[in-house]
Amino acid sequence: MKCSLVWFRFDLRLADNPALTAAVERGEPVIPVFVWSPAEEGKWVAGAASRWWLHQSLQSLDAGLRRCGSRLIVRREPTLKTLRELIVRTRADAVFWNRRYEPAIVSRDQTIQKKLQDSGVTVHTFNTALLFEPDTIRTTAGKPFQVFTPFWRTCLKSREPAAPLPAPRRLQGPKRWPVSVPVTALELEPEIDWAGGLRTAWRPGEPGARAALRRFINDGLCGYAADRDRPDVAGTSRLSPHLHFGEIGPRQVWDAMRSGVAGPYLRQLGWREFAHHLLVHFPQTPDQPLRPEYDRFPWRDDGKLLGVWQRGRTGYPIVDAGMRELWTTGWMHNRVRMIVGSFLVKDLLIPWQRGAKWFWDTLVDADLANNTLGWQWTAGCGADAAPFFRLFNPVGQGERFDPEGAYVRRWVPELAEVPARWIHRPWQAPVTVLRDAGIVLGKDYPKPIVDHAAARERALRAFGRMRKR
DNA sequence: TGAAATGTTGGGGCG
DNA sequence: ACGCCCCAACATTTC
Repeated sequence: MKCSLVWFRFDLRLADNPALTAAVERGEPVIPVFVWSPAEEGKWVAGAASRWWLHQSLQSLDAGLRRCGSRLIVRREPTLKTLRELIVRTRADAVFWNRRYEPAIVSRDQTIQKKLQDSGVTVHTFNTALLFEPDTIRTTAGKPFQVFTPFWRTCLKSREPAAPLPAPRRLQGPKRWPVSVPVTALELEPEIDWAGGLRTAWRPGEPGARAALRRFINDGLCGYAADRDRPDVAGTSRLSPHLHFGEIGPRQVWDAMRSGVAGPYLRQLGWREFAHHLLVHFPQTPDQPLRPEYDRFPWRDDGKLLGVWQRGRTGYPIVDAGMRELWTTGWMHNRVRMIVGSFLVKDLLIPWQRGAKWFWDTLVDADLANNTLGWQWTAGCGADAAPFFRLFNPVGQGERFDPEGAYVRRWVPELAEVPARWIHRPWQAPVTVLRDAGIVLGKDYPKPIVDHAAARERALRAFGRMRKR
């Protein structure tokens, strides 16, 4: 008897999973497989927060498969060897998977596909991570886009994304299941349990993803355009980690949002598409600025200041609130990501790659395409990026987008009693105000590590020097 | 998906 | 009634 392997990666769901559906439709028994392969991911191995999420998501996927009469076979790398061994043991003659777009993974997968085909196994790959396949979107000159708006306009003019596929109801298993290790054997969870904040904030897995989408469509979508920039209001979808791990697919989101008010949100999905488009066409950008002149930028790679930023001790409340939200929950509001990013790159002149690395390790939604786009945008060195001289004022941004200071109070509790008028600039508050709030600056909460006005001038001078050289 | 500096306009107080 | 100044509000330029 023949059978089909379905190799799960960042598509940890049963619904709208074309690889799984195609395998089921083939009619032979289906063996779902996950292979943990950190050494094959190149420089960008899942960080600690992502590994925590992956652990939960794999268990959820296994539970979902068991409800369909199946189960998840979990193994460790090397992937090709593992797949071959499973093929021999189960007499599988076809392997199905959904494509990934990270440069190291693309080349690994091509090798695996070729070697499997050379040994007589059929390979079927699918796109389910993106609404539009990166190769199919081109300028009229046939080149990749480097500006978002024409890119997205071209996407919207091209063929409408396919309707999402239903989840299979039952999966036929083999007579004998191959050996699997328990998910815990992958040692994805931290040894010291620091993940309490993550557990409170998230419900990884396909059912949690679906619930998050429902909640957003019912409560959030109408106010999205108005609230999406407000970290003190739960105005965003919080779908990013679910999308990254493929617990829900962009087609499902697209399909669920056919109402007219969805435009501004779907545009954000457009940025996700654009990020993957750029990563595919400019594979060096996770490490290298797209605009090469930024290699000559006079950065100040100060490890001590980097540590202060990472721990949320800069003395700028909106920056510190963001960094602590990230550390506690594995996530940060996008507006605040731009603010802390601008602060690291422009106020501290620390290379954007340090920020990207920190986000990579601490975000549950760490995604190579999105993270790369975000940091190159912030640093001004990417495609369609914010110009370098567009500096965020951390006080002004705080007052504009967290006017009552509720976001700061939540994540920087030592400032909880500071009145709204001073909460984004406590160093300017009268001594009596600070005394009444029960804090001593420099002791309970740091004084600003740099003076923003001076830092701004310094950044503009550095930018000028880069351009002159 | 910036912010500061600089320029312009117009209303109102006041001699 | 008139001119002058001040300043807020808004627009434009610059980095």
